[in-house]
Amino acid sequence: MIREDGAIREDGAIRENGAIRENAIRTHEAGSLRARDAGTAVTLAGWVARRRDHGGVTFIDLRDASGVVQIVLRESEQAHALRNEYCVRVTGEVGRRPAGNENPELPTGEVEVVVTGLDVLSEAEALPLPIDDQVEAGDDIRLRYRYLDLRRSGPAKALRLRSRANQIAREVLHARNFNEIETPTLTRSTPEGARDFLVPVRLQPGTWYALPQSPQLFKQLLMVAGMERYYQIARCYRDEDFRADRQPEFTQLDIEMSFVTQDDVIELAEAIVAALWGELADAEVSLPIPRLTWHEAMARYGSDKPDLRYGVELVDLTSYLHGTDFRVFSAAIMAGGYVGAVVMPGGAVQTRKELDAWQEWAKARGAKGLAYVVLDAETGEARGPVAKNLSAEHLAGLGDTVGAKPGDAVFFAASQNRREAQELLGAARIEIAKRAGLMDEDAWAFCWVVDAPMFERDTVLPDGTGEGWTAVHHPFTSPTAEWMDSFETAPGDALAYAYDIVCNGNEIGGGSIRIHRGDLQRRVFDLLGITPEEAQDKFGFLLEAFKYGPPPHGGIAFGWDRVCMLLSGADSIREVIAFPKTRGGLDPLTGAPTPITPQQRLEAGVDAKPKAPGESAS
RNA sequence: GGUGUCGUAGCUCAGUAGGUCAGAGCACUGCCCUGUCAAGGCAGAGGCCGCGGGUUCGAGCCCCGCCGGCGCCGCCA
Repeated sequence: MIREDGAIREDGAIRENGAIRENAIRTHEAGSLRARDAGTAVTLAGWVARRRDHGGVTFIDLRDASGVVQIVLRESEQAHALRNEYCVRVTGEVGRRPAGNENPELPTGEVEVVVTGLDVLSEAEALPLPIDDQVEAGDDIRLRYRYLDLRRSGPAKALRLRSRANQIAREVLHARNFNEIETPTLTRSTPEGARDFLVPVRLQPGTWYALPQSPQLFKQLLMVAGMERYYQIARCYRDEDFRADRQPEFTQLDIEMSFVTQDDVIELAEAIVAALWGELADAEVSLPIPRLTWHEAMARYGSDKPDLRYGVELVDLTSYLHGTDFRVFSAAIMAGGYVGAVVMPGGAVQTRKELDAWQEWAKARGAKGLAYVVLDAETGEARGPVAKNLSAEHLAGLGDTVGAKPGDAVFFAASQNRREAQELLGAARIEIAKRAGLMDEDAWAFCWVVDAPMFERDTVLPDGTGEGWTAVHHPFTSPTAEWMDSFETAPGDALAYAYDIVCNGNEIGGGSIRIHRGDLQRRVFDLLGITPEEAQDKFGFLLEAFKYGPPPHGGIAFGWDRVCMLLSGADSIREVIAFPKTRGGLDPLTGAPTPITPQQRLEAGVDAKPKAPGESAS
């Protein structure tokens, strides 16, 4: 159990019978001391968190991993020489503080240690960043001196929480007979669709390892191997641009099971989520977590990872506005597209400038604009540039149809590409919630998004069509039972046994039931335009494995950094990574990445030409 | 690749529409101080105002380019 004060942990120097190990550096942890310890002789070790030097008496806040305790030095020459973050060892006696001097802010506030001996274990230079929970330093300086940043209680707490999260997940999984199995990080490209990080291979000049984007193929091989229940806290690598919730190397809680259906995987995932949030967020997750289909999520929220902490659902107006003269809408409707709306409660009070800002906001997202109508707070009359383009009939029923009241604003999106318009409204929905303050910051809203499409167009033309198809999840994802025999007839409509778990608008995990039959896999490859030769070249080893009695299997992977970020209340996964990288892919601490020497370049074989396939590799 | 925003002392920041504008708090150095808890007081040191160019009589402030941090779009489950 994580505690604010970390008080209940026993120091390693103390044996079970209470005896102190000989030569121990310390006898107690600073944050563990309480009134009951008054009169006890203790030796502590830690850092000078703060000093208050009154001349004849000096107070030091001594900090170790367990917390802080006040130590008192009287008539001490040494005391005046102490500086922040000196590492010290003190011997003394725990005493109750004089009446009236207790500090109720501190768990150790009833006591103090009156020092009889002080050793400076090591000194500290003037600090490049203050070890102070009140002062928030810039990201670059924090990362450059991450080891000092982590001395602060907030950042330290985030890493300790992550450690406990790992432990909780392992407890749930081991209770269910899962095996923790490691897989290679020097391997070949996996079919996740991102760019690979590549590693030159000295022993085979001109050839390269790829760092895994996930252990996907290996975990499926482990199912063929009969392990049946696998998990791993796995480092994954994807060479794409950074975000607040994306780093080039990140961690998944990766899980795969044999002889299971989608419901089995979901049940397990829910058990893990409930255990994590129950302990670390003090939140009871009511199970089962609600499910909505991918199409439902898009229709109601304009997102495949909807934030359900607030309403503000989209309304499909395609049929309501059928026959409109307004070109922007009619063009979309005639082309078989979509017109929809989302309501901003109280949005009518926005100034012209604020409403114009929405246009800029929409353009920044690649849209042409964001049509709107405001309903007068007094009369309910529809106003705004779009209003005069709509018929009196359409305007009259608009409020009721979209669920808007006088004083609200209604935003519209229209496109012949349904998904594009829905996504614009979905983004507007999030922005509305932010600007209107509709988000309950303390709420946890989970949902599953199931029945995802199997395929999407690889190149999307303005009308939503395209040339070929690409797998939405990955090419080993099974179609649902209904589409098993027919996905080729309407690839754009085919659904997959693919599921994502979403928390407050963050995708925290996703998985699928895999294809385990060679014939079905062949048909999927055919549709994706992957020739037998290509398949053999890229994942021949998997297909070969599937010749030998592969079990039905499926799994899920949690974005572990995101899970820990949410649990710790952070707004970036950097907060739950010990040594994260900056947006530019640099590590300000080590200075990585660095150029290599000509010698390294030569040895690594970076410029070597690979041997032709026929030649011997050795 | 696109875009927004930030960059002033070791740290956090203030510097009003170009004209005593090189400033504050903390940290640092020295001194004083026996009950503080973000201790207090006195004194001091510390800055190519991110870099380069331009406009101007004059630029921390305006313009252009570059570099770096962060956010977003693209990309990426």
